[in-house]
Amino acid sequence: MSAATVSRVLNGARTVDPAMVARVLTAVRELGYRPNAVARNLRRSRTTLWAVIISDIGNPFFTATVRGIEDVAQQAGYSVVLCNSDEDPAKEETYVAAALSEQMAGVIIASSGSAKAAKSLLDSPVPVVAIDRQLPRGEVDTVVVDNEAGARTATRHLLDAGYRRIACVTGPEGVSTADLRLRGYTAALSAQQPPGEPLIARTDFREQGGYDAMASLLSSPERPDAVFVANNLMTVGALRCLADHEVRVPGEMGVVGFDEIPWADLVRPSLTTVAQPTYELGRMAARLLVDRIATPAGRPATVVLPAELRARQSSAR
Amino acid sequence: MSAATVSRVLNGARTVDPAMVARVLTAVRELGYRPNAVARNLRRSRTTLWAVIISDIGNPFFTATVRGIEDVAQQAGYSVVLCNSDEDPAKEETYVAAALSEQMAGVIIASSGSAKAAKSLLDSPVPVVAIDRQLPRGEVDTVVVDNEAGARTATRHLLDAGYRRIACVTGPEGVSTADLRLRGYTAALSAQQPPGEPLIARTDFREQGGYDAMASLLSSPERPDAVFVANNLMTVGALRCLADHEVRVPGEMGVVGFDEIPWADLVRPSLTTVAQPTYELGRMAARLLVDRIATPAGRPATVVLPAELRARQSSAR
DNA sequence: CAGCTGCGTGCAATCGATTTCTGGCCGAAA
DNA sequence: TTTCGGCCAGAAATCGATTGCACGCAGCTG
Repeated sequence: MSAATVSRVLNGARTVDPAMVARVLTAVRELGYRPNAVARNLRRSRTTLWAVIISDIGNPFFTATVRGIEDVAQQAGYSVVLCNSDEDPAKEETYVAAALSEQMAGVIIASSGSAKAAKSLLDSPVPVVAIDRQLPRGEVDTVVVDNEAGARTATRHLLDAGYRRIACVTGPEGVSTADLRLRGYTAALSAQQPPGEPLIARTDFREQGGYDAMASLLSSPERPDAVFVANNLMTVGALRCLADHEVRVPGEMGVVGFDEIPWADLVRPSLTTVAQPTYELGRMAARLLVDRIATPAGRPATVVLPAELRARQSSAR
Repeated sequence: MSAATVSRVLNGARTVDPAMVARVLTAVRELGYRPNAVARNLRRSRTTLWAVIISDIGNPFFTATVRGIEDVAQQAGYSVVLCNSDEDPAKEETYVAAALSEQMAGVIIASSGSAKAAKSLLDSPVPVVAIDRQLPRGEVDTVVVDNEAGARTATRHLLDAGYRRIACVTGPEGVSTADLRLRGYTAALSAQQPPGEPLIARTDFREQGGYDAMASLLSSPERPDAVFVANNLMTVGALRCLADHEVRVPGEMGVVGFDEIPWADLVRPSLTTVAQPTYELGRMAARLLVDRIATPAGRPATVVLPAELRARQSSAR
């Protein structure tokens, strides 16, 4: 029989004789035949793969988000391939280029800030959803949490607890989460009477960065009595630094971290965090992508999810 | 000019006139031309993608391993796409099928135990490396740690610390890491004079499983005074259970967990673990895969890396 | 019984890049 | 001047599956 018939059987065309269908299926089973997806993709000029490009695979925030994406993707018939840019714009560009060359059906990206990668995506026809962070100059579907409000709440919480000299450790300039969380922090300070004076340390979004930033805050002339750390990995670094310097938390230093940490309630003192609805964020992003694939045109949506303060011991003076 | 010429330029053939090369390159830049990798892969019948199939993306062990894989892959000119089976054999089978259909250049897999997925891989010509866990009935390159020795050391460490009634929480039967770690535990017990009596709880390799297993151990008539937990996520669950039941660690219950945890030294009491060389494990697996792609035939290698006890407070009576 | 409809199958074009083959042109050697 | 290589560019085949089109056959209608 012809390849055409086999193809029709395997793709569920109903114009095939049932006897023929049976013959094809047994032959497929016996031969262990597996259609070549590369050829299929070429002919159909579409694929069933999504590229999910995240900036740190070691960050529980992203892994939880990916779970949400995966669950929706599976249901919609897509497979998710995960790409870890490790906050490295060059790696991000490599992965974006691969995703475009491979004609992926869609891309979900937490940008590490590469304008070049963003431009490639925007210039291409591939549907894109940005998560966690705004895509540089990108008019695309976006799912983020309300970073500014979350940071404001966290900072106000420290003020309410009686801390007076509150520092902020945040991420790289130009990364939207870093900038917005900083803005929320400063907003909370200046809402005070009298306005609090900001004390800011910028670093990368990684553990070592948090450690170093905390160390420099500790040795600064205006040593703070509390710190708001704008991401979970930096918070771990800060905590480690405080432990190394034998600074008592929360007695000598109140701590609130952005992003929930799976073991926040297991450490002593337990850690106050600003929790994000990670799984829901992933689901939402995946749903937007499904919609965008169905309807390529149309105004991009931006979904803002709430962040929620989880007050624990590290911020209780 | 013809497509053939463009192809030659882009693939670095040296039989092209320099003037022509320049024309092609400027045209490529101006048009934003990007070769269709799907078509290229079809024609060449090979790709530059590796599928890395892991069983839990939320487990720091795997994410650290992936980092090692990625670094070697990038250097060798491959891109890594990560697939998360979430310990679900059905998902694993889906991803294996996708990897084979997509003609991936190689597969690195931490099996969740699906015999079907293993068979598909073994029947196919695609180069495979198993990590962390043996592939069911699979004669393939494998990188593991010395699970039995690690478990034996951990158990002996508890015995040496003076604990007398030591339980083991391990993973599903048939998953090699679960079985070997259990074997190391029983070996250490029976090496005692008089031999210790094993007390075993089997569950899945997840946090909730660890919690439940610990809870049942606590209420057992032969309540243990120490526990060896065979994986990091289950250890977290066990710790949470102990905290909920207000069991003092290490006073009332000594704890050692297999797998390092990034914050093992931040919790109080800090956690004794059996650390694995995760990054190195990933690098090794990737190197084996590169070799296997170059030399498809030949006897599969098995690399066993050492695990190392990190004694901290949770096991100090 | 001619003609029409519809079903099931095969033929052949197609996707876009790579690669082998072919041929034109030029220079060098006889 | 002729012939032979060598070099370079284009023509065409190729990868494997999908899909529009055509054809043959059966059943039905007028």
